Order: sequence, then structure tokens, then C-alpha cells
Amino acid sequence: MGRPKEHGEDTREALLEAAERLLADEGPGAVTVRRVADEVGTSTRAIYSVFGGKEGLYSALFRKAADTFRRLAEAVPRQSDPVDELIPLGLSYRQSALAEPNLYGLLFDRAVPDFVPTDEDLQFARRSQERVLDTVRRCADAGVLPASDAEATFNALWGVVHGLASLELIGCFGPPEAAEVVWRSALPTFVRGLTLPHDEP
Amino acid sequence: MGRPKEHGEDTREALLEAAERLLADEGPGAVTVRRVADEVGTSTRAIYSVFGGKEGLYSALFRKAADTFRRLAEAVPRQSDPVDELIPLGLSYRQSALAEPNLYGLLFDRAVPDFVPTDEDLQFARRSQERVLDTVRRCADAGVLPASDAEATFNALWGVVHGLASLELIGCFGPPEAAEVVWRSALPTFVRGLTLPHDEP
DNA sequence: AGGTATTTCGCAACGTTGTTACGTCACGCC
DNA sequence: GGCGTGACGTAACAACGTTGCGAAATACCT
Repeated sequence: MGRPKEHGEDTREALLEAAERLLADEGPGAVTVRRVADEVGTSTRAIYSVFGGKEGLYSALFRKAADTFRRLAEAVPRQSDPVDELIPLGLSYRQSALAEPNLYGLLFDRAVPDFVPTDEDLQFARRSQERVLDTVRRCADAGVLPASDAEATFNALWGVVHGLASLELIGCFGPPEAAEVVWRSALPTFVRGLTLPHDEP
Repeated sequence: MGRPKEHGEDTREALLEAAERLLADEGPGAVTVRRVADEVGTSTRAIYSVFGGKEGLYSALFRKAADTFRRLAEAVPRQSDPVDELIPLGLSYRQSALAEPNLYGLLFDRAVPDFVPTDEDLQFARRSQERVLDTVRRCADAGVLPASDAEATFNALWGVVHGLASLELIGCFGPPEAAEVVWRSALPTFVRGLTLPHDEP
């Protein structure tokens, strides 16, 4: 009963695609309710019907971006020795962030105003790094890591690559060549600290 | 000649203080031109006379925040062995970021919309970490670091602590106790990787 | 000393933002 | 076939950053 919905799954997809394109191409300031609606050719009401508001649109966009980064991480080939995957995974993380700086900012840099990811959003983002967590787990199973659990080691590694990517995106490392030097220095240093034998009980 | 300025250095200070307080207490969304002007008891024009606009206000706020963080870093005591300063410096960095998450977001997390720090702003922020750079230089002089220059080592260390702080502030590490575990795992790991002898020529 | 030029100030307006109330339209049911 | 029900498009609202304009206040010149 009632008028049938025309803002269904198809318009949802179109809105999300338009929002992602606007965010990636022109930055967070370009993602306005009116602009996204105009891009799809519908009214602002559609966004409120489908997503409940701008926050809901951002939340969906957040998950779409997390999915993109998950696919990029999955593409890193596995090695017989999981330790050999750590540095390639880190460099792939860098490439992904550099390729889509605005999407990365939405995910991990609070770069979109008035959008705070819910706990579910955060867990979704965390799950997008499962490819890395898997490698860390295999390293732990192989006994090459210190006694601390794989979860903490993964978080530490995530912190390293996120920090490098974030500072590079802001511009703190200067031109990409200088940033490359930092990455090539920091990643092996951390991996060395991880895999060397430790002196604790 | 002309009407004398009443929006001088004193109102500048008052505006900056009000803006910092609003940012720290209520987040980036609360720092509006009207709100800041009202808080001081003047008109919005004052902000345009003194700072040229919202961007100029943010730029001044950026430097004020950088100065705050510089003072906090300077407070970390020096040790006879500079290596012993690295972990305390990192933990102090964490405490500073946790104490003023919004100021930290302004400085290093793109958390304020439509504000992109100029190159001068970035150099100002970098200079606020001089205390850390000094320690790294002393480590390099003592010969405990690999061959890579102190600049790159400092950038790498900065990346580690920034990444940990940023992810913790977003909420990716869960409660502070869990985040503490990550810090206590990541910092010594990186320092160990830094100071252990390396096998390159 | 009085008039004028110049600089700054407060106010009000403009365009844009997210959001919501309202009138309209399209379908299912009695 | 009339009517209820739900979703739609439009227009309004408050708040935002910014700017144009008239009033105010001082220094200089006659």
C-alpha cells in the first residue's frame, strides 16, 4: 500500500558511486547532499530516504572505501616465509593511500568533518586489514615473533604504516622521493625489531 | 590618518584563546567565525581584520597548537644515553595527543575541514618536534644508529608515534588499556630494530 | 579652528550548507 | 471508483563564511 519506492537499490548504488567520485576527485568539501543528488539526477530527498541523511551516506561511503582497500591488500601475493610479506604489505599500503588520499582520509584520518565512524564502521575498517592480520598470525605461528600476541603486533604494524602514510599525505615528508627513503628505512627497521630474538622471559 | 585600530594584539590573543578553547572543548565544528567573535564580545569583522578570514585564524591556531606540543616535548628530561630517551619521548607524545585530541587533529590529522596547512605551517609543526630530532641526532653521533641519516630516522620514528596516536584517537585500539599494550609493544620493537647492528655495508 | 580625506568598524545582505515541513502524486484495498 | 497510505519533489529554515555599505573616528591641510 502506498506509493511504491523509486529510490531503491539502484539509486543507492548510483548515489554511492557519485559520492565516492566527488570525494576522490574534489575532496571532502565537494560531497554535499545537493551536489550528490544533482550528479545522479534525483532530489536531495533520495539521500534522506535511502541513507537517512548525510551521516548515513558517509557511513556507507566509509564501508565502500574500506572494501576498496581490502581488495588492494588481498592482491599482495603470499610467500612461503610470511616474514617476507611484511614489507611488501607495507609498501602496498602506501601505494593504496597515495592512490586514493581522500578515501584514505575518510577511513583513517578524520578528514571528513562531522563524521565520526561508529564502532561497527571501525570494525568494518579493521576487517579490511585481515590480509595483514593473517600474515602476522602466520609469523606468530612460525615462532618468529616475540611473546606478545599477534593482535598487538598487528596493531603496532598498522600504526607504523598508517603513521607513515598519514604524514606523507599531509606533506611532512616532502616530495615522494624523500618519503620513499623514510618508508625504506622505517619498514625494515620495524620488521628487524620484530623478528630478532628478544631477551624477555 | 584614518580611524585607529581597536582590533589589535589584545583582541588577537583573545580570539585565538577563544578559538583554541572551542576547538579543544567542542571539536572542529564549534569553531565558527560568528561563535569565536561572540565569545570575545566583538563582531565577525574583527576576525577578518586580524586574520584575514577563517583560514588565517586556523593558521594562527595551528601554530599555537604546535607551540603547545613543543613545550610538552621539551619537558622530557635528557639522559646520559640518548637511546634511553626514545621510549619516554614516544610515551610523552602519546600523552600529549590524548590530552588534546582536537588540537592534535588540527596539527596532524586533517581533522579541520577546509584547512590545509601551508608549507610554512608544516615547517613550524616540524620544528615543534625539535626535541625529538635532537635526541635522534645524539643517537646518530653516538654511532648506535644504522647508516641512514638522522633526518630519515627521525621521520620514521615520528611516523610510528603519529600512527599509534592517530589510530588510538580514532578508536581503532579499543580502550586505553588495550592501546597501552600496543604502545608498549611497538615502541621497544622499533627502538630495538633501530639500535641493533645491521648487516649492510 | 573647521573641513576633508582616510582608515576601520558594525550591520546587513548574499549564496551555500544540512535538514525538515508540506502539498502532491501514485498505488492497493474496500 | 473513491479513499487511505506511503513516498516523492519543493520550498522553507537556521547556520555558515564572506563581502559591500554607511557610520564613526582620527590626522592633515587650509
